Amino acid sequence: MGMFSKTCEYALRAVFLIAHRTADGGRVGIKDIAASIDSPEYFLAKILQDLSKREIVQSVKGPNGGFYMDSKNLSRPLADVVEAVDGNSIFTGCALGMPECSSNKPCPLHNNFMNVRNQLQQMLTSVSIGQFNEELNLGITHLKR
Amino acid sequence: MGMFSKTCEYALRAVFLIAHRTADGGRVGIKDIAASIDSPEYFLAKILQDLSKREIVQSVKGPNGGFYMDSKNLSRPLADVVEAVDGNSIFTGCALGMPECSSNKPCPLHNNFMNVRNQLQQMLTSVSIGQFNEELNLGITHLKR
DNA sequence: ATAAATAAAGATAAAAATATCTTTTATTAT
DNA sequence: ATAATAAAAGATATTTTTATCTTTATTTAT
Ligand code: FES
Ligand code: FES
Repeated sequence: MGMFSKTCEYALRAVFLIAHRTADGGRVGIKDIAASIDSPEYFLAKILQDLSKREIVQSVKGPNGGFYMDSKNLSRPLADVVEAVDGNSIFTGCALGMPECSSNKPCPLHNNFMNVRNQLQQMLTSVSIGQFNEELNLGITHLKR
Repeated sequence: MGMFSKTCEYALRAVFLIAHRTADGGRVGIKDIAASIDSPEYFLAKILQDLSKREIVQSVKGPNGGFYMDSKNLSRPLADVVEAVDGNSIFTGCALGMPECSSNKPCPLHNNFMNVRNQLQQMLTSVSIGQFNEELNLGITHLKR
């Protein structure tokens, strides 16, 4: 596995796709999303169900329904998606999995790790979900092989 | 979960502990290690079995046997442990889990993520397993709550 | 009102990660 | 040689993650 869980990877890709596809006010359905990001449809449905409850994305049922994001959603930091799915242990947890990370009782890697962990958090909080739309429009960046 | 798998977290803690405890040429047994780093004994045994095969740690059976590390082991970069356990996807994989990470067909997060990923790799390759012994000796750093 | 479309919810399954127990092999001390 | 010790290897179990299928509820269009 990489830095994030598979669930979180799909969530991030889906969120980028929805942001990209519904910036004009439209909706995008689960089948379409799954195909566009190469993810298992039913599994992704569960993930989006959850993101919808957590108000990271929005949805409407019925004909012409689907998922979308309003401008408030688009301006959220990407860190919100990661935290919603994987929790905050990646931002606050000990590198060696000790019950908590604190400089009171640091593990050997504490100082070195804090740098990396903080840079990850800084990066994810400083970018918004929506800011990648333009490059997606231009075909510079991609969400599937 | 944090940045590494649970297996990897235990591996890292165990490796630090073995390095610390056997710098004088002794051995340390699995029960002792497990107790010292707060890990499930049998599970850790499997992990160390594997690290032993991969020559990250060394071991001898029988009375006064146990695990240890020679000076060559001690000078290995910590990245070797992570890679042995979790593979190299954390160093080379796409943030969004696309089949490969490449600047030819980058995902939206590629540039931002590369920074973080490279800093993690840089950090883990620039520190050696053994270099944390002194602080462990001094009781400045810890391997269990 | 009715039918069609679509996400939500619920139930189940498969795979992978984590954990435990038992048996075997190698080493050491006597 | 024998017995004791400790890791290696093998087998099994549990939990979590990932994945799929079915049913229900909501919305829209007719
Ligand atoms: S205590 Fe381990 S990273 Fe802070
Ligand atoms: S392609 Fe996604 S991080 Fe490089």
